[in-house]
Amino acid sequence: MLKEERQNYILDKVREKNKVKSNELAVELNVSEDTIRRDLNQLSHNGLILKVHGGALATHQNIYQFNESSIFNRENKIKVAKKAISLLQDGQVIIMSGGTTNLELSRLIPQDLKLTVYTYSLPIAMQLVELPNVEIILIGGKLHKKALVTVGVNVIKILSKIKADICFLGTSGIDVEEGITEVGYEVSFVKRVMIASSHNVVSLVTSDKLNTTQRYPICDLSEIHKIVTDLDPGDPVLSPFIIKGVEVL
Amino acid sequence: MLKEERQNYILDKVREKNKVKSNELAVELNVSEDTIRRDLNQLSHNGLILKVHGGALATHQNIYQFNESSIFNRENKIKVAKKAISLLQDGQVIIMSGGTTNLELSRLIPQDLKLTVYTYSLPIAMQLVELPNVEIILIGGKLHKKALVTVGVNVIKILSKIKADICFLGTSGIDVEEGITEVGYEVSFVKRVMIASSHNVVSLVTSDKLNTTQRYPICDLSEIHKIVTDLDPGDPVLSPFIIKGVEVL
DNA sequence: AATAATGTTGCAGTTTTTTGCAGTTTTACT
DNA sequence: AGTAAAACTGCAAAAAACTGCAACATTATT
Repeated sequence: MLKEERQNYILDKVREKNKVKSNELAVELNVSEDTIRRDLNQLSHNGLILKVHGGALATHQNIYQFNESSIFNRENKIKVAKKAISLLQDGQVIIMSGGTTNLELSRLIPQDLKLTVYTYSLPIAMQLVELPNVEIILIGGKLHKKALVTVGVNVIKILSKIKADICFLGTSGIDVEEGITEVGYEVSFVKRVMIASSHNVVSLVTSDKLNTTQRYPICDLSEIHKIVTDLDPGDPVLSPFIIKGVEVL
Repeated sequence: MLKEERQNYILDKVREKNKVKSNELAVELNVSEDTIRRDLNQLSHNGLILKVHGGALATHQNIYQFNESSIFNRENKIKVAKKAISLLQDGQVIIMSGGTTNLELSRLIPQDLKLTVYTYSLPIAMQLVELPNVEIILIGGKLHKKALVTVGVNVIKILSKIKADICFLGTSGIDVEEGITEVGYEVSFVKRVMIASSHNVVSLVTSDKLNTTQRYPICDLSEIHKIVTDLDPGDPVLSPFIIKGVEVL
């Protein structure tokens, strides 16, 4: 097995499970733990994973999945997207973050809806091109190759200047106490500005992310208006959020 | 067995298995490992595979393709692109306009070349993502759905602020008297700014566009430094351009 | 047809990369 | 604080890669 092959396997596993352990990988891949550690160090050095004692964690939730079949948890993301569509109305100005849930959302927007969408995600922009009545504003900047989103001060600058009706926030961690949290440092900045620029903040979140916390805080629960999940709004897991005053779809 | 035959075999195997090992190929093809290595290096240099220690992996290069077969005059565009590659050097800052010739060019950039590329074309940005050593600056703006390029004042503003080593200008009309002309109104503005921001202006043009004129003028022949065509530089069609002082590749 | 120019291949010698191991240090947890 | 797992360091062996070179094949040129 080639080194790169092994590292790709590790990346896949990190993407799917959000964490890996060195000792397990050593057995799975039939190499010594030292080799695994070296792999993890290299991947970590390239910013692809976050190395921790005993293994590694995912860094970017936003790795764009090229082949649809490999989108993690896709069915649930589609459920979320379908519900979110109902919030859209003709003439609105929308901000969409990156991530595969928002990608599914953009796939499901009806052909006749007239919208203006701001996004910094290339896959989402490409998807929206299919819609004749959507005006797409692509926010420019340095391109992050893994996530296929632009980053940097320019993104912040543009977002802070606009005023949107709705902001659809792909969410990597949400918790009743901690609020919304994010894996990536740069993305966390961008998301805070998105929130500040929008009348209505909608968190798109699959149920596996409920009550999880990531490294970088984005905002308190009180700053978001709606949560859209794949669960039934009456599900007991969601009641603490409802009590806090967030509308659940 | 011919070299090309052998390399095609390697490409087929990479496509099928997603990886190949040098030692295995040497046995299968009955040549020395050195020969296999040379093959892998050449294929890798053309961006067809990703060479790694011990063998090679498939590139996910065709993630985004403009229906390749539908590219008009593709063979000639590839010829142009191959010549243009020779102008690139490590460390340069490049501006690339849109268009399929520039798309072919971005497909052919070697994996090890270190560049900073400014572009306002989504397909080109997506293609460049495959190159680990290229920093991509995507210029944002309102997205033009047919051409998949961003347009508007913001594009002009950003381009006018930078200083590039080379500007690769996809060209829709070039004529000894009229200079370079363009079909689209908005794009013509952008291209004028691109030219002003670059030390070296290179016009990429397939032979069918030579001595044709479009609606919107962009610049005089004296403002461009090089023309890259699919023809032999000694071709009589090109001599009027050479007389005018433009270098022809 | 002869010859020159160019391209291809294998080999020997050297350098680089990868990997596992032993010994030591650091970290996490009770 | 004590303990066990994990991480780091340096080292050595094996595999792979690179370099220059010579032999051979192919193509172009006179």
